[in-house]
Amino acid sequence: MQGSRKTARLSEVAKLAEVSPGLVSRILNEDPTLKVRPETRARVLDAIDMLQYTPHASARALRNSQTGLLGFALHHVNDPIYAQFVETAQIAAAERKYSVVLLNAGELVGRQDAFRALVRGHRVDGLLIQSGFSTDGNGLQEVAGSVPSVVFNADQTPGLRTVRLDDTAAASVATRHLLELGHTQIAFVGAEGATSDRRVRGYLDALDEAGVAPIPAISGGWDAGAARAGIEKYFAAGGKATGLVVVTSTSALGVHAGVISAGLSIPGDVSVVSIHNAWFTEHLNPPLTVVELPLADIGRLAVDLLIDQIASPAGGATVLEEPAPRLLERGSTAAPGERSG
Amino acid sequence: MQGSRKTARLSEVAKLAEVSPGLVSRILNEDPTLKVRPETRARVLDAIDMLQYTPHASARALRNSQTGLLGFALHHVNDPIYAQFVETAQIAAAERKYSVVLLNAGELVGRQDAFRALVRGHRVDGLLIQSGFSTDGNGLQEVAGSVPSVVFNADQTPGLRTVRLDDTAAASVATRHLLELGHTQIAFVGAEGATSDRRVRGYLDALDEAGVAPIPAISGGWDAGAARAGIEKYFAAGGKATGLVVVTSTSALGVHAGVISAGLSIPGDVSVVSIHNAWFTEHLNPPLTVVELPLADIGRLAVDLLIDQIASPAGGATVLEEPAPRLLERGSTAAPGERSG
DNA sequence: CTGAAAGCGCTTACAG
DNA sequence: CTGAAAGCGCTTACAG
Repeated sequence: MQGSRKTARLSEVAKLAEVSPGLVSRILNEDPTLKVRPETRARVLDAIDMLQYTPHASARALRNSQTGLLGFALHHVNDPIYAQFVETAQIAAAERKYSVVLLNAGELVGRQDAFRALVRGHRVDGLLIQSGFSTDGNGLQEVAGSVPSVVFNADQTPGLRTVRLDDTAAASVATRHLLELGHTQIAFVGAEGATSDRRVRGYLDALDEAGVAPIPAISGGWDAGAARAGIEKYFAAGGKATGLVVVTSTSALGVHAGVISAGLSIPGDVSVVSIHNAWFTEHLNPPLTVVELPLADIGRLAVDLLIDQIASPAGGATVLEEPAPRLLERGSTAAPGERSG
Repeated sequence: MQGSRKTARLSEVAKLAEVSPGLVSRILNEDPTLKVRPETRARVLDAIDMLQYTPHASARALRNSQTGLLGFALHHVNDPIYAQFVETAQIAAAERKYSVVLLNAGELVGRQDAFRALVRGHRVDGLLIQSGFSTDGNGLQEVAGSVPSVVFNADQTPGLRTVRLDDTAAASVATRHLLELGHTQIAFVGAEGATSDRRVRGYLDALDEAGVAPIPAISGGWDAGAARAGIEKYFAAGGKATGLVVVTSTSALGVHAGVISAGLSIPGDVSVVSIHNAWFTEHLNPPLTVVELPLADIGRLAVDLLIDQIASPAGGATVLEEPAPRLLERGSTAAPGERSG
């Protein structure tokens, strides 16, 4: 709006301050070996201020071979659970002076050319890759191996830097809650991929510890619609579970709906507990009992680890165990004795 | 993994193909004025393939003063409604060879330095700014004025390129639905900002047309918690509405919970209809009647308009009226006669 | 039909 | 304590 005044270049700052461009650059970058007369420095700072000078990002990127860009490769931008993770990670990145580029995990792993343009074209300094779903596999290894990366939700893998939540412990907490209420017919409502597998393990561990036999898992999926269909089929086929541990709260909303549409009540006939607290869980009817995991913390942690990777790449696996999974007991779980049906 | 082989440069491709770097560049960029011998072109293409050459993004960006980056300034990355918008917009951008940088609208409009680094530093080619909330105002104008921008959800504003959905029509459809069911005590559950204001207008239009008097609006907010608190307060104070038009479905989930916790039933005592279809609405108990707006279409449209802005900036306002708002009638609305309380 | 050269805006050894 | 110069990897008039 201010006329057609273009943005200032470094050389114009130098001219205005009557110094060389190199000196301005060194002052801007706080070169520790530099000793300037305070008077000169003040003149340069004034000139920067006067011209509203801001370094040209592409020029810097070319010169430093660093873009200041972190790629986030997600399966769905709109996953209600990971939204919290993404938002925190974005903020953490901004604090560290990085910007975040939104990428499609599917496209990245599937399409050779998209991957090439991104990695070989030096578009980003590093990649935060969301894993743990069925659609992973093949490409992931290659992508993560050719640029500094952190793989979120993957099992420990040689050569990859992974980070994840304590899924096994979370599922155990959920399962123990149902056991303590007196349930003995407890089914796991699962999905595909490593993350679900880890949660199954936690469910089995807790049952084993209590000496209660597992019953066949119900196959759900990572979204409400798939989980609902799975549950409706299960009860239509005469399923006898009184307690359900659901792999994630998005699916639990579908389970919730499916139990009700099967003519059963929550928690009267069936108790439902799921993993992850999210904005909607407390507003359901009845409100959903969940096990909360530190999604915000791990968003920040993943970004920190990624920035470390950029400085010096290394393998390794981190499991965020603190704060521990926390049960938020709400209306969707109760003793099986209260069953009204 | 493939040893320490660095990515190839243009000059290496040229050397391998025994031509000049300029020629390789012209072939890569499909220079229309260029006539090469097919044989030479084939040699160059082979060399590109052999070296897996990909242009260096920063070098191109510096040379062309175009980053290929679009900034998306959102209020909340995790808004369940706009997630759909963001996902489609990201895909549309990728199809047009642009990448998307995730930005915080609050930070952008609030913090002077963040804005400067971004715009004056030539970090992005253009900005898609989410507006329509109470926290807008001041900074927005300045930001949108200094870089090619599209402002989503804003009212028509001189000098800004705006795009939005037909909020007024959507609210009218929702309100007419309740009128047709026979409701006469219909309240709007609103929030702050221009988007809510437009929906209020649609609600008032529909009532006016039917000759039904509006009743005082209920102040809710853009999230479930705030809306729930507003509703609980309303009914605790003896509110008499039998029909509620809720500004957005995220809030409607809170309204849903609030009506129930006030001891009323849906739709027996109170009918609830809201704006926007989202993943969770059909799984509520009872499922939520909503008016669907083309969120995916407008994500794509906004990106198209933004890319147009980059080519040649211009003001203007676009309202996406097609496909028209569509009522999805579900269990949360019924005739007031069915009231059981 | 193809090449040589300048330059996008920075940074950083190297001089002095 | 400060400056001159080269170079990051491209693209594009300008020659020939």
